[in-house]
Amino acid sequence: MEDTPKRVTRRRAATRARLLEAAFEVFAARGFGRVSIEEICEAAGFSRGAFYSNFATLDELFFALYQERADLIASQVAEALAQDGPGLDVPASVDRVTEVLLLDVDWLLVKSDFLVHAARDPEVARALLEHRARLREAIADRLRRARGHTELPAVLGDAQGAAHAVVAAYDGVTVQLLLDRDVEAARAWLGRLLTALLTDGSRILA
Amino acid sequence: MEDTPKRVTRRRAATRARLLEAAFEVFAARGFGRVSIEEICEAAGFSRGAFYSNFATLDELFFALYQERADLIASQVAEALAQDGPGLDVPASVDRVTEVLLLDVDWLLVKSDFLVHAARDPEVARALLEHRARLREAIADRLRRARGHTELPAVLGDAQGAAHAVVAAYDGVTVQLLLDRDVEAARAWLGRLLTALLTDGSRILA
DNA sequence: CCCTTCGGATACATGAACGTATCCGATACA
DNA sequence: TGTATCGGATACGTTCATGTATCCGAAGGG
Repeated sequence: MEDTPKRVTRRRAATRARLLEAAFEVFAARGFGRVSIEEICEAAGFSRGAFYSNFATLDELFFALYQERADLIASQVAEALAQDGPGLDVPASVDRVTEVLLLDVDWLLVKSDFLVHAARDPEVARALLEHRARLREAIADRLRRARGHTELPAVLGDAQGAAHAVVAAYDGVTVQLLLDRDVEAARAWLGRLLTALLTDGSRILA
Repeated sequence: MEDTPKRVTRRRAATRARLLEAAFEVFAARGFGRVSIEEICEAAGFSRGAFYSNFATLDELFFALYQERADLIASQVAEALAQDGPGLDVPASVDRVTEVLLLDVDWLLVKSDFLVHAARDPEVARALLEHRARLREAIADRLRRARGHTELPAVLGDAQGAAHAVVAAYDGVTVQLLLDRDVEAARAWLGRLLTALLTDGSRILA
């Protein structure tokens, strides 16, 4: 079905990368809905021919862009979680993860665009859901690893449930951050929310 | 600066309303970014002339639409919160509010579009922030009224802080709902999150 | 060193959306 | 009932993005 002509791959990979990078900037600045193909090509220093040689449609580029960055973030989170021992030091872990997740407002902007895009395209939604599931699983693993050292509130159920709550808190804080652009406040809030969720309210921060 | 010719107001109000209603449906179905003015007019059964007679731009219509619906929701939430006595019955309150907030997926879709729109337009962002502040204040009032009957976890600070957390939880659950479209699951999750946040984890659901 | 193949540029045709300017019917008021 | 004004429809010109078809230069193989 698909012929894979794998010659001359160097130049091609470079322009593809430049296109993706330029697309990220343009999407972040103007929003997916308002961006034209030409605009991206211009920002990347290419003509539209280059675009159509690498992508069939703007949606396809957007999808590729999201996957690239999302995988990057996911691995960074996993790394941040793996960084301390079996005992879960909640404040420290939260700080490190928060640092990764709320580092780049531009990424949050693009991610939100991708969300509303996915909300109307089942295929895209599936991909996003899978990605979120992977992230939740990483968090749940970490929480499970901490069992016995730290106990979770019962309301959330198992580690899987707690991970779900963590992601929800992250998403919730993101919304406010997109509006007020106050990264520090968002970090603080996410920290407070996560400690409230992951620890026994009566026991922490006496 | 502005002349306000207030004659013949009946027909005008009706077409404006029909335009807004049609816009809501079209926005929900296709997303703000993909919608043309003509599309809305078609759905409303009007020509573009009618649109330009009532709104200067699509952004203006979107803004009006959001305000209309958001005010409606806000009053419904306030009503749901006022419904029980001074003692805060967390599960019952949460159920009622949840019912209102997670009733209409279409509204959540439109709201998300508006969010990413606002995230890039400071003017719009201000309006949205004010609206969120009003909603938070209503919740905080309710929580304060319950002081002495139910105590809040200390991590979140005062009632204002707790209200902030409630909104964050709502936003977080919304994101997942937009992807999996499972309203019941979302309601259940929001309930669990809110009870986890608003009550002492060790004390509830023994 | 040629020459085949590939990648990106250029040129072109098409269609869609926009905003305006003008027209006609309807409505409110005398 | 007449009439002035208002609201929405129609018609028009223009801009802009898209996708394709073709061309040229450059990289890589023999």
